[in-house]
Amino acid sequence: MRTEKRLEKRNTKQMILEAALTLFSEKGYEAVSVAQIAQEVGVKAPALYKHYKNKQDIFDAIIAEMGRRYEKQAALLEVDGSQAILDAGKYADMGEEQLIWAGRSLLHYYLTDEFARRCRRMLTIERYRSGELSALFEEQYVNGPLDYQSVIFEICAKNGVLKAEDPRIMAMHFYGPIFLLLTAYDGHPEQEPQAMELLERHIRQFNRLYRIAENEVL
Amino acid sequence: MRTEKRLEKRNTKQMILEAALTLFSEKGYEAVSVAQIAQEVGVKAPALYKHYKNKQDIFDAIIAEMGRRYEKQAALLEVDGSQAILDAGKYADMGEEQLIWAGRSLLHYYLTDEFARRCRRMLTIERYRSGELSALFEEQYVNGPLDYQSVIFEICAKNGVLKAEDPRIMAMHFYGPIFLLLTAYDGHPEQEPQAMELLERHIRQFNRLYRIAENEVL
DNA sequence: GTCTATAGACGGATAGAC
DNA sequence: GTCTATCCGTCTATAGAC
Repeated sequence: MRTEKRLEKRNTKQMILEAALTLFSEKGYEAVSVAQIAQEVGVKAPALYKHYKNKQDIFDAIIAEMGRRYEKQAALLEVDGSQAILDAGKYADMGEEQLIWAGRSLLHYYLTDEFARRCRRMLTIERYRSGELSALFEEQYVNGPLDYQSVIFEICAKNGVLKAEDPRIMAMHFYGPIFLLLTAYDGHPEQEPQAMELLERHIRQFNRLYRIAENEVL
Repeated sequence: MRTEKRLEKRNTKQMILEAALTLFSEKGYEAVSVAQIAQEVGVKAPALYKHYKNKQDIFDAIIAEMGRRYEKQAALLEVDGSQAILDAGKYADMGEEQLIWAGRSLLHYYLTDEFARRCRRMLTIERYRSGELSALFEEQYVNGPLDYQSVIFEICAKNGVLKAEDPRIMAMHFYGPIFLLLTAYDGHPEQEPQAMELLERHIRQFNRLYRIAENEVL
């Protein structure tokens, strides 16, 4: 009985959060009224105040939830993805297909995971409204990915798998087009196949440019 | 006297437009009240309604002005930039320095021209609110640049100046990092030198990757 | 063209019954 | 926990004096 209560509470609270995120990501925080959020959930506006202190509190809860999910996702990537490759010392084996796989899962995650997609849109819209949000946006969608990929590419360059070019710029060459695709196809989820095709062409070309040719090997 | 009247009228009208753009680009359309706009101009709110039908009308006027300035800028670029190179048949001479110049002026324009910068921010914020705005954003900041650069790179490839890779992907490799820099340094105009340095490193590396080495020439 | 005054609508948030 | 009723502030926009 105590468990039931807790679950129901969390469900309503969670429904409010998700409805708010959906609306915020489409219209922006200011353009959404608490009455609209309530309507999506199927309750009246005053009911929301039993779950959240005020409108801003809902927004803050979204940001907090975003942080939690991001950490989960990062943990997953480190287990299944490059961290595993790292631990196994398999950099030399990181071929074109792995690169494509990495880019594909990144793009797919942000284009199809509804929570992630809406968070990205909401942050894109709201980031100029506070220094904190601005920093969060940059960390999540610009510097975070660039820092991470720089490390990977630096190792690849040292191991002679990729050309010994500036790893930071390599990361920009790899992630810049992905970020551009994300921005372009964000509003057109039905065109994901086209985005994926461009992504694959991008990565194959990136690979041709940076991969050390066989006759170039020391 | 008739001229004076016209000029004053235009100045006030223009001041309203610029104040509104500044506020919209920082807080978003919904978060800005007509009273705030009026205060920036130094008048009371009702005065605005002698110049614009309503709040939305101010927004529309900004979009229209944006279109006008964009056409001017495009015309300038076609005269000074690649169109000239095109007409003169000088593709083969388009060296690294010209590439850097092109990227630099693009980034500098969007980071320092206050009107352009604010328009870009405003469209970034407001683009999800209507299909029209969404299309405008994509045309201006994604597909427009990509289409243009694809043409340039296709010609460079055909003339044997650059490698015969997919020109659309080349454009993504060239513009993607620039778009990323624009996004990252947009909120930090004081860090423009750092952005410019990254831009230059990006373009030099792009050039090393795509330029056909002398021993590779047919 | 700008002002004051104000209409009219709406938004966030609270009180208190159930 | 959700409801109805309501307070209070703010917003867009208009009317009418100057």
